[in-house]
Amino acid sequence: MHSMKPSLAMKRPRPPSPPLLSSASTKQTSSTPPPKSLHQPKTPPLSSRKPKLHTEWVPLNLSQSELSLPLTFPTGQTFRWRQTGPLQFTGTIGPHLLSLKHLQNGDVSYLIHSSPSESAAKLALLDFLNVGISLAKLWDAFSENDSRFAELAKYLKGARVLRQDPVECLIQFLCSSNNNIGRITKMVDFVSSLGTYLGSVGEFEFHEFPSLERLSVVSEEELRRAGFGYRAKYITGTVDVLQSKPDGGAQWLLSLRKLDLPEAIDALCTLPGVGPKVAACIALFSLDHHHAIPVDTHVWQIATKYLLPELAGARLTPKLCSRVADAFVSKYGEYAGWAQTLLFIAELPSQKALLPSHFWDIKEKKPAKNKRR
DNA sequence: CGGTAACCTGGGAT
DNA sequence: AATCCCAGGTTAC
Repeated sequence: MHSMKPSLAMKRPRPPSPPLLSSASTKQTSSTPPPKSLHQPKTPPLSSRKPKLHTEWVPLNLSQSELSLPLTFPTGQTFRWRQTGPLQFTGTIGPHLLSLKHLQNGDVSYLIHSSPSESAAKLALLDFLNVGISLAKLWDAFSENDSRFAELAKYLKGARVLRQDPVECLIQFLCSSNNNIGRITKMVDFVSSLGTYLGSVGEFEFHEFPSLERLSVVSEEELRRAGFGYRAKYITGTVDVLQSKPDGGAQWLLSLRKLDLPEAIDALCTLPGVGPKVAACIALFSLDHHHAIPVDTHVWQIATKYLLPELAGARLTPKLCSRVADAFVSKYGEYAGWAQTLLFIAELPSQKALLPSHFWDIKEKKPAKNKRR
């Protein structure tokens, strides 16, 4: 009674042709052209289709020291934005598709490519950028207690913490566990492609992040086939739990903004695939918990080098994890997560290469990674 | 309760 | 070329 060839069955609701993670594992039935479709006139309808939209750059009242796009978008807070120009990044905020770029003087301006409402887009953008928080003031305070921070801050101005949508943030970081940036980005891209198509900029297509309802139609097996590995069940499991919340999962997540950090973390950790680190990412990057500290291997390195030298050489266990977080909070205070963000970025190989050598040649620790049984 | 092995996958190092 | 190791961890013993 059941078809033995599921790949030939054609009853799919109509998944908007998700991009493939691995080129090898997926074969479309036959006649479908594999990857890119060059014959879809979706590239630049901006002027012809939407004459009402003012597709022009609008300055934001934000200097480079308040927002550096290269230090904010491609540094691991979000995997959804793409670089579409030398100093330009493009992504979506809710139903709005827009680009940000630095002007000659470093100031940031934005361009709305597609949006149901320009005024709503601007409000969403300001909210997303956390513009109410002065980075310069925070960093002055951090610098007073930490000369190394002060020095790094000179070179890495404008590394800002975004205020993302919690569902979007959660799903992204579910993909991040024990994974690398490149593959995380591909996974997030796959999930994103389930959302409404909003437009293309350069070579990239952009979709609104799919609702929980849309996400709930994806099976664990589909995700596995798409290359998610064991994270497939994290996604489906978490979506299921969220869907079971009385007021809806999105609302439930938003309500965590009103809780204290420990309670928010505990709540997040009830979701499958969410542990302390992912929970802290969600708390910091989407739930206004500015002193949440995502303790990953990088932060662990930082902490053992500069904050808790007595722990050098130890393994990163959950308990030590919270101890690291506490150390950051005692040192940097209420906005410790924002300090951690800068220190984390300074550890990224891409940024490290740009810093004067005296920052990182302090003493290359001998790996000593003998995890022999 | 605190400490360790699996867990998917792909790219880079050995 | 075959393995090993690792990547912004979490879960199950």
